[in-house]
Amino acid sequence: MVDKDTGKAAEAARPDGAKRVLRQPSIKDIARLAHVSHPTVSRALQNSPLVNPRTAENIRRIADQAGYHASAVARGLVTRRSRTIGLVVTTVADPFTSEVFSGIEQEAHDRGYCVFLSESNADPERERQVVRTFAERRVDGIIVTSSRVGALYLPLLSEMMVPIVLVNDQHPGAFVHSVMIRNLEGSRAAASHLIELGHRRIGFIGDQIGYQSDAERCAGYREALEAVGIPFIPELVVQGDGKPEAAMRAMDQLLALAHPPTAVCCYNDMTALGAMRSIRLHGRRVPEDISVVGFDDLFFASYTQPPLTTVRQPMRRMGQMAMESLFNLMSGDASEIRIKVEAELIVRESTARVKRG
Amino acid sequence: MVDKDTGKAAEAARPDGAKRVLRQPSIKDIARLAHVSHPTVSRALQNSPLVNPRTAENIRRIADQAGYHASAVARGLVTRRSRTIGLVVTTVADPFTSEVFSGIEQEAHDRGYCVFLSESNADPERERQVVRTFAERRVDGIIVTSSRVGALYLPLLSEMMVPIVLVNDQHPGAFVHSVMIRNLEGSRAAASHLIELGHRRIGFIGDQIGYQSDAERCAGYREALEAVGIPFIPELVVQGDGKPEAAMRAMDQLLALAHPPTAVCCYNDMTALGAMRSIRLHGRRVPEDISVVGFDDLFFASYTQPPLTTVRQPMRRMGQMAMESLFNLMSGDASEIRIKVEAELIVRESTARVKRG
DNA sequence: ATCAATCAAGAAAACATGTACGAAGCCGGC
DNA sequence: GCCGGCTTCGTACATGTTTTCTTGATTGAT
Repeated sequence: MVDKDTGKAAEAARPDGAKRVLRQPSIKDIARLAHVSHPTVSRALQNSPLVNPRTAENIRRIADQAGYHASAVARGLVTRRSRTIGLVVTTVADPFTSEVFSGIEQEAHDRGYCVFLSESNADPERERQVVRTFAERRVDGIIVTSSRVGALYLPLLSEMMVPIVLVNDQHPGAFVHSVMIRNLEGSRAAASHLIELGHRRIGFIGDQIGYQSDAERCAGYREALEAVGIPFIPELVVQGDGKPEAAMRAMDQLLALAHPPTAVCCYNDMTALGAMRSIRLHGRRVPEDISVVGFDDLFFASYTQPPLTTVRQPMRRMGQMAMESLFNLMSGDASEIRIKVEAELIVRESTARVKRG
Repeated sequence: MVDKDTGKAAEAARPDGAKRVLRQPSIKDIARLAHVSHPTVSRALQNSPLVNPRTAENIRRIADQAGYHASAVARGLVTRRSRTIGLVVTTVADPFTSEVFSGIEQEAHDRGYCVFLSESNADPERERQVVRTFAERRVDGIIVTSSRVGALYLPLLSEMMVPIVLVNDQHPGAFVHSVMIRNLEGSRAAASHLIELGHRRIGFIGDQIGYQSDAERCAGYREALEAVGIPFIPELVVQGDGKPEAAMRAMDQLLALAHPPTAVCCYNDMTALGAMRSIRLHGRRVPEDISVVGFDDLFFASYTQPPLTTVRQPMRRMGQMAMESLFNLMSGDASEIRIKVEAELIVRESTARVKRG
């Protein structure tokens, strides 16, 4: 009788019949193999005290040996939690987002969460699609970096009933939960640094117009100038798009001026990369002829020639903070989260005293 | 009577009672609202011809207005497909993986798939964990980049019964499905380029020992030397770890030799970044004193000073190919996939004729 | 020896969806 | 008028878990 039972059970768990040739073992298969009911298997696998230690151990052994992995999708259906979060970024090609992701993923993994990553490519329509698929997949929470359509998330929030936190939101701060870098202070520190080095004619290469962080960083630059009475000259601020290519053209513009700047504040390090290349292509040197300062402190900032003076964002840490905040929100904490993180000026060798006073 | 019905249905869909305060509407809620059964709603939403166009339209309108999103988790339970794939990378901090991911995600998104991204940090134990959680979440397929534990996936493959494709696998090619760059040919082209420029004493800065692509790239370098009768000198090959920091130390080593090389082949662009910095720190110039060539052609390669000569990997494309291959496998195609993609030498300005020939 | 109490495990329901099957209703043909 | 077929929809079941409720068995106390 025992032989017959085990025989039947084994066949049921790994049926060799033509009917259902491939299927991962289910909890019922394990139950049959262990001669118990499937709720008992469930309890045994989550170390419930409601099951005899000996049978529990036996069940665990059998499950392990059968290569059983409890289905998170079935579990999610009943528990109403997927232990999954969604992250939407404009593009992961920018090292900034990579770093933020890395912080998020580490924190999520440590707590047994998995993260969906999707790119929006700065296309609002696609961003909408992505969030919709996240909604269908019943993610427990959402993090969005550098979104331009922050406003989109207000109605979605109530409709999906899922917490959302924004990192460096580009939408004029209507949204509730966010972790943001202190753009203004950081940028002001960068410009002040240039001023201390004797520069009076300082350019600014921004991001596309309308972005929140572009506006704030430009405001910081402007505040620094005004603090020491240097007039703000509109033609010294030009637009890029946060990438080196456009930054080159922007810098070309500045260099074509009758009186080009002796220093430039760049929206970010990618922009600085393009600016420095443009400067060299025009036969000028960094920092001897023109000083350059970036923003972000990406990994390559120490390895450019010359190494880049920049404003550091603790990107990994910001990702972690966003994830921690999301965990708080997911566990029912209703308080508003608006974290502002300090930016730190890192002086390297792309900035120097202005040439002739 | 009609009033009563709609009243009841509305209350059921958005219950204001204290009992179940927050819950996304289910298909049954929509069914009640539309005065049909829930299978009819299901059919209407997937445009089944089995439902009257007028009722279908009505159902879609009601569902839309109720903010209904069909639960992918419940659907996944019955269809046995999650429309989800898992990607495990060592780290997303390396721009190489970012680009590969981008290609994968685009392709996946276009077909309605979502992708889980997890970092292994080159820790085999963590890689195991990640794959285990992917198994629990019932992903339809898995892609792994630069895995060092390729062998791990053979038993897992049969256990999970899910297709797996490896990108640039670091394990001596035991695994079935893969897309790989032609390391040997690419590296040989790089070294040959240096030889054509008159270099005879050429160094090689590799990755950690034991990596497949390190071995292959080193072999390519060696083949190029031997093809023209240049003796292979062991002390000219040193180890890095694929990152700039270690590459600096490796380059320091080469520069400390009695006869330092006049050119170096680097395992990848990140390594080249460190090598170039080391060279400058030693008061030498690139390429006047020492030529440098990288591998990958990351975004910053055009923006280093001087712009980096390197071997291009079509990273985005490789990601797309991996995803396409995975789709083929998931749709039941059993044929073995072993794609080798061509590497292309990109000559920029970090390489020049040797000084005194 | 009987009863309450404790422990272990099973039965059933619930989660939200897809699908096979069958049953109305309606039409045309005989 | 009855039958067969088509359209349209509802009923019933399946998917793999967790959880609540219940039951059976064992123990200890009186």
